[in-house]
Amino acid sequence: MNPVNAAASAALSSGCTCFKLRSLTRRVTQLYDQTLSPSGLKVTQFSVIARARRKPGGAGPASGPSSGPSSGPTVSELAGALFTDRTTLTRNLKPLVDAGFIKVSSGVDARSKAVCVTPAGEAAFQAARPLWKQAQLRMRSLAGDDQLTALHGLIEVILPRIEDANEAAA
Amino acid sequence: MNPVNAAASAALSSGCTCFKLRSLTRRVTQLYDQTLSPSGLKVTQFSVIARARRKPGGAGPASGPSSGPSSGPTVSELAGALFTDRTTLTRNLKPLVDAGFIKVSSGVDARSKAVCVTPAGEAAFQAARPLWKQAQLRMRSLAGDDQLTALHGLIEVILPRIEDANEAAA
DNA sequence: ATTACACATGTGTAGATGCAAGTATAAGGG
DNA sequence: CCCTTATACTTGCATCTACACATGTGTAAT
Repeated sequence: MNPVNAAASAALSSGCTCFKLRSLTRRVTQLYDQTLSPSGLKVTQFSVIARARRKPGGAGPASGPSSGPSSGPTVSELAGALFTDRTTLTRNLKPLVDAGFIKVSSGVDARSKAVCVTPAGEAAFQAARPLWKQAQLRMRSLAGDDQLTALHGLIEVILPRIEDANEAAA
Repeated sequence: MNPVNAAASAALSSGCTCFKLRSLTRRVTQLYDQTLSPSGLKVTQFSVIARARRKPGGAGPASGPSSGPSSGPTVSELAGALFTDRTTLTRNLKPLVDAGFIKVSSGVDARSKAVCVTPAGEAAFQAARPLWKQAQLRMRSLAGDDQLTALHGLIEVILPRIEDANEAAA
């Protein structure tokens, strides 16, 4: 085996990137879910509400019954912001709607639907937020300041490239 | 706000580590699954077979109830090696058993069971391996050599710490 | 032998994930 | 007005994930 092949083998022998990422993500998710458990929200649900909150509307005071509370993001917009498949978000919304934390109403366009956080959802989010911060701090103390920062940086760089690659393939 | 609090806020404002990790992992998993699709294996299944192929005892510490000479690892051993919940592995084995790629037989101890890769499973693995290498190379070219190496290094460091934390909590 | 505890695994329930296919609506061309 | 195409969302299917609980088994103390 020549040096070039040896180097390539060494690089690959470092293990499956996908497996390692999945392993770490499972454990980290466990950590967050366990910390969030008193709030009744899982980290996935927390992320959905957190993102849906950012678009206005939701729990706003009655500003006119004319067009209804149509100011949340659409399902597709929200899915894009969460880097999830549209159909996955549809499923993930169901337990939140059942719990009364999210309301899905018809948008201006009869095709699209607006995702709004209800007052109960906002309350659940506020209750979960300190727990989430606690999980963030726990994660930071376990990983170490520099390493966590480095991890965030790597994700910020790599994720868009995978996104672009998937777009190009589609 | 004093400088310390400002720094802490800035650190936290960088976003939810769990969310970012999950986002990246979803996309990377998609990349691997799509590349592996001609083989009929998903990356999770590929990982299960790849690990079960390594016959028991040899590499691992002699601590666990290492099963018989010719059989595979036990369900718990395999779950530990894969960083998955034991019950999750039970579910994940089912489609592989149904496909004839894995055989679960009784171990020496009537309690434990041995997970073995069948000849069909070995064939499927061999068919998938070049596709997996292709996905690895694609991943490396997208992330960049140095960044992928850095990512692997971070995971190697952080994952054990989360593991230890979970052990200590249990 | 009985009891008690530790160990190995499976099941019920519930959620997360995404591909293929289906339904409904909007927009544009004839 | 009808037809075609693009858009937005949902459903069927399969898999992945894990906590709480249940079952069966080995081992040691009484």
